[in-house]
Amino acid sequence: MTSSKKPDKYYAILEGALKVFAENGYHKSQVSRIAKEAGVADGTIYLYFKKKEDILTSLFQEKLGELVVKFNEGIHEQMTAKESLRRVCEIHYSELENNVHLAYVTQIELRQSDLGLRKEIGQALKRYIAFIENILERGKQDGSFHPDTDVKLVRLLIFGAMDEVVTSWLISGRKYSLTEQVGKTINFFLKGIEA
Amino acid sequence: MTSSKKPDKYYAILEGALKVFAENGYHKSQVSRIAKEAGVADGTIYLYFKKKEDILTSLFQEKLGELVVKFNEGIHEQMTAKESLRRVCEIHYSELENNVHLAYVTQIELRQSDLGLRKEIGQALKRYIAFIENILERGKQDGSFHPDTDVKLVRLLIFGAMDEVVTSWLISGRKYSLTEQVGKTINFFLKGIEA
Amino acid sequence: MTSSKKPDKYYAILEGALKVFAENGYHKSQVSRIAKEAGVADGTIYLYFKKKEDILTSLFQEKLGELVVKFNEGIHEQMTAKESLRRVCEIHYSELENNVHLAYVTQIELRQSDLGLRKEIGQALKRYIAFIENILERGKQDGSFHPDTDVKLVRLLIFGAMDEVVTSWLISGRKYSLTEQVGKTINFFLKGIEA
Amino acid sequence: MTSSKKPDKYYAILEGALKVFAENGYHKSQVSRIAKEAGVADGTIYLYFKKKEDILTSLFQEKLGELVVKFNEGIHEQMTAKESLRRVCEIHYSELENNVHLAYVTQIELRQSDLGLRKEIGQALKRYIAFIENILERGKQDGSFHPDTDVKLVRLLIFGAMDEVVTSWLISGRKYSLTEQVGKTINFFLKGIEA
DNA sequence: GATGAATGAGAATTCATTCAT
DNA sequence: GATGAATGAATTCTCATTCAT
Repeated sequence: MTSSKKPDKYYAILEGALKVFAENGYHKSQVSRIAKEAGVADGTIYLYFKKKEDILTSLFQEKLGELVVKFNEGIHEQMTAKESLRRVCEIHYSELENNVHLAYVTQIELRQSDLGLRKEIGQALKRYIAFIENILERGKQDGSFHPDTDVKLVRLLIFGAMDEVVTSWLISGRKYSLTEQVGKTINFFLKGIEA
Repeated sequence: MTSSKKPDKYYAILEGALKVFAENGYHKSQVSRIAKEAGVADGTIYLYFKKKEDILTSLFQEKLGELVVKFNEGIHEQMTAKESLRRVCEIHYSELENNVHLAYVTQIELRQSDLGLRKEIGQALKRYIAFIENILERGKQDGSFHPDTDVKLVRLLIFGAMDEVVTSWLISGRKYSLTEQVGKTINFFLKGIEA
Repeated sequence: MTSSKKPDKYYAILEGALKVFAENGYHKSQVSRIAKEAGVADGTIYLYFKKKEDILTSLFQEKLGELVVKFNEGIHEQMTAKESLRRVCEIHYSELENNVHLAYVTQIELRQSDLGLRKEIGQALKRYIAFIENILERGKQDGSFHPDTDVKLVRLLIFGAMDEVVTSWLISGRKYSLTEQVGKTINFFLKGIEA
Repeated sequence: MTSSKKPDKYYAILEGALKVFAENGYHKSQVSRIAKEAGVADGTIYLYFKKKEDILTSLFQEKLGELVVKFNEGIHEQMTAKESLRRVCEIHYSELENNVHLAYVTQIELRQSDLGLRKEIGQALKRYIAFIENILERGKQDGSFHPDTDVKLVRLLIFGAMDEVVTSWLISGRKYSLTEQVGKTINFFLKGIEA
């Protein structure tokens, strides 16, 4: 399923980087540390990536690509918009809960310093974003969501909300179950807090 | 109002740092650059801050402190919970819209790599967080919010949602008005998207 | 004429190196760049040369060897010493004028940093040097040159003088004809500047 | 006499560099080695020079500047052109004979790889060159040199000739006296080799 | 308190060379 | 012989921090 044309070492390096970045953060991760983790020589990294930063962006592209694949597999057009949204939240929470390294990197590094890098990563998020917008649009059409829902804004609100929940869970030291938050999260999205 | 006992240079350095961090991000900002911006010698910085990181955390503490002051000034117990929530969102959006440097730093750098730093910054956010939780609690008591609202979770959802809206606005290049998003944002929080 | 027993690739590599060295200088020329220019794999180079430095020294040996062949072809014992000297200068200037890559490499790289390398290259120059000394000696014998001419010193003076003219012509961007300088050069050698 | 406004460390670094470059050649000289030789920290070098290359070019500028000062001190307008030329050669040979490090660096490194660097260094030579041209011009005026002497070409021939003598003396291991070559060198310049 | 010159640890990246195929 | 992917030693330069003045 994954773009499997790349050589093994490419992926080995990305996996090494995922681990090292998660443990230390991008800036405190040395390339040589990643190389060791990947079981290759330092120089080998530069056969596959132009510069250190490229490792990070490639990592996001690959991993977010995999996430979109999961969404595609788990959500079908036959589902109602509400049900689809719940699945999105379920997959979002469970994937990150089951892949803590990825969670660290996306939550912490995705928010990394330079805006330039951030914009590039934003590109990788686009398909995810389109996915949510798609569901919202679908809900508006079939009447299950308010007709005056601002799709773009609500997509941000939903994404940001889930995002913060994951980050908070991480910072807390993952003391509770993330997937157990799905119900209340979706409830809030659907019903709001008004009594 | 703010802990105004600190000497002028302390604030001059923080203001310099705010500007420099906003322009380059924390990691790409040199201490000497901040010193120049603040009009002091490099070494002087170390009379007021133990290390570079301290500048960042102090900056958050000061700035978030100022934000809480604004909340305190703009929100009163007599207001309904709903109205209070709207004011929180208004202040949050307008303060950041009017202080772009601060917006950059909070949105981008608040998400700093190392978790250690992040936790420390989290402390500075606590009073803000308590503020929102307080409102939610108040709403539950007076019946305007669902009695089964999970205060802690919803506070995260709300905070994360607003946060993402601000970040998106920044990344977009601030092409639209942030404060104009208040209405729809609050509507979503209160009513959800269910028709 | 040339030691023509070497396989084609040997010469292909030398020609590639000549071009690459001329363009970038020895130190800034990568072996892989030479390989590409020669149309062989990086590793192949090491089948013909022990190390990068060997490419440079072999290049000099081959090219200076070719130059000596030209001298042998163009200068005959029947010529007077003066005429022979003029031919040396003619060949020296015209060969380098017609082979700019070679000119760059000899003028610039012949003056390579490490003395060790330089000495080795000096070996390759020996036959050229002997050629000039031979002419000077001949001139002394037949009375056309001062009997107290210090052959070794004058050979250096002549060689250095021509060398500097070529280098200067190169550095100037080859804006004028080098061969047109032959007359005045030889005049100076023969008559000096004294009125 | 030297541009004495630069701080001591600037000169200390240049002296260190002179020694290290002479011993190893530019490319094989590490910045840290120069720093140690100069008695400063590695980083200090970068307070005075932008990059490693700048050390080399500055070195030439300073040293050639000093040489020109010596010329100015040793040669006066009252001297005949011939006498002046002899003094140039004397100073050239004796200065380099007495400053072997400088000799190595000028003879070997002056001829360094990239043409760009070489051109820059050429600038530093300009005053020296002008000096020789000046003498030749003077000789033409007062009739002691041929009226049809091509000043620019002859200047190159003279400079190149002396240069080669020095280089050869260096490569030979300085087995003989350089200054003793002055007489024959000047003789050749003035009278040529024609009997 | 204030300065800013000096420090030196630290890290990304390059590239000559090797060697399994 | 030929390949070119892999290696890893080597080196410049940056910049947070110190400290003598």
